[in-house]
Amino acid sequence: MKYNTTAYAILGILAIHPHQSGYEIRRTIQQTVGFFWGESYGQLYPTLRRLAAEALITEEPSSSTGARKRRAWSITPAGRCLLTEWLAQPYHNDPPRDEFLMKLFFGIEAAPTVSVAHLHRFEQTNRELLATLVELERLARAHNSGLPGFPFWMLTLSYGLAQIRANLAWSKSALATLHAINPGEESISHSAN
Amino acid sequence: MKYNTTAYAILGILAIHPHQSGYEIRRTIQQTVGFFWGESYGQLYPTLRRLAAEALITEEPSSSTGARKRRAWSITPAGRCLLTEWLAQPYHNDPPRDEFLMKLFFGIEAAPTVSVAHLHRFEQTNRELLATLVELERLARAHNSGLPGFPFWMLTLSYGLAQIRANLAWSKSALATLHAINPGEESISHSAN
DNA sequence: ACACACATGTAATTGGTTACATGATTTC
DNA sequence: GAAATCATGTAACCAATTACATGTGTGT
Repeated sequence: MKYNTTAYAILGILAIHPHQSGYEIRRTIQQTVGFFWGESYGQLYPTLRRLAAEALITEEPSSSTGARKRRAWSITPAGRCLLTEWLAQPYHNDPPRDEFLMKLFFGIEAAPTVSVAHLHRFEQTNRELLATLVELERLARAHNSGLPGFPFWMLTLSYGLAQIRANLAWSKSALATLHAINPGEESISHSAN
Repeated sequence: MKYNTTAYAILGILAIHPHQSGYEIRRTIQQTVGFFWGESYGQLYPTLRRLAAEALITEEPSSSTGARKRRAWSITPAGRCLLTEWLAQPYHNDPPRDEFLMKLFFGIEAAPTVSVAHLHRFEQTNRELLATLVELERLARAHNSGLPGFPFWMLTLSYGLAQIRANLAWSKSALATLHAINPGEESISHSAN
């Protein structure tokens, strides 16, 4: 059997926090690893079914009934075993495709304001993400600092923070460079982006 | 008509360096924007055909004949116009899925050496990439510094260098953290990864 | 003659998003 | 009883990779 990464994401999330519904799993993913991982329902629910069919997760008994009732899941020993196995395999990231950098690379083919607008949006996005991660760190320290996984969570968080700070420092200098190339355009729209 | 990003990548590459074959376009992409963009033949050749059918690129006449002869392409005015239009649109990056960070996040579920091994590989990959980008910068400064797109190319390059340096600084401290949590395991295999 | 780099292309598969359809529960 | 949020699921679509099949030109 071969599983996609979504399967392991589900197993991992249920390993550190069991008894969650598909909806909750997705929200947990967004709130904890959302800055480097995303899942859609279209991927999540079918994978959940498959994991259940292979007894890697089990459905918890529920009081309510009905077609669209909440269904809570937990990881089984077999699921935990598979997760551990997967973790030990070398990671594999597919080659990045960064449209922002692509548009910047071809910047000379566009009007001078275009690249500046992209950079402003990049800067803004990173500022917002920085605030999110700082808040996430505060919450994690307050509520999860005793849990065994905590040091690893902090590692990914500090990675995110380091990236964002590098991004912000770079975008500042990049904007300065563009301004030097094309002076006197400072009052141009942020609204284009 | 809607085009995928591959189409714009091709248009952009042909805009700055015309008269290239599919094979050459791919190699150019690898050598210039390879650290943030990749293209496979399975995507490249069909897109090339489509762009030609819509007169956004044209085939240059060729001396040789045969089933597998070299076919060189150049961008048309219509293609350049479309590229410029696309550049002005807000960029869109789909949510990242970083398996390395995912495995690190779930690190507590694995043997202590596992995360250390992942980090070593991460460090090694980044060291190699750093060397590649430093060399790329040297070559670009030597051969392309007079070209109009040069400042934009340097912008993406300095982005890449900033990322890599942040990665290396972070991975060093991350390894120190893991070592503090789990001392006395320093002689463990790199070979696991 | 052989190897290697150059070169074109397709078929099968996968991994994933988006949009849609629907229902349950809570809160005002 | 309306609105918001919680909740499950499917169908259509798409972008992209991988593996494969094949051929050409150059240098040793």
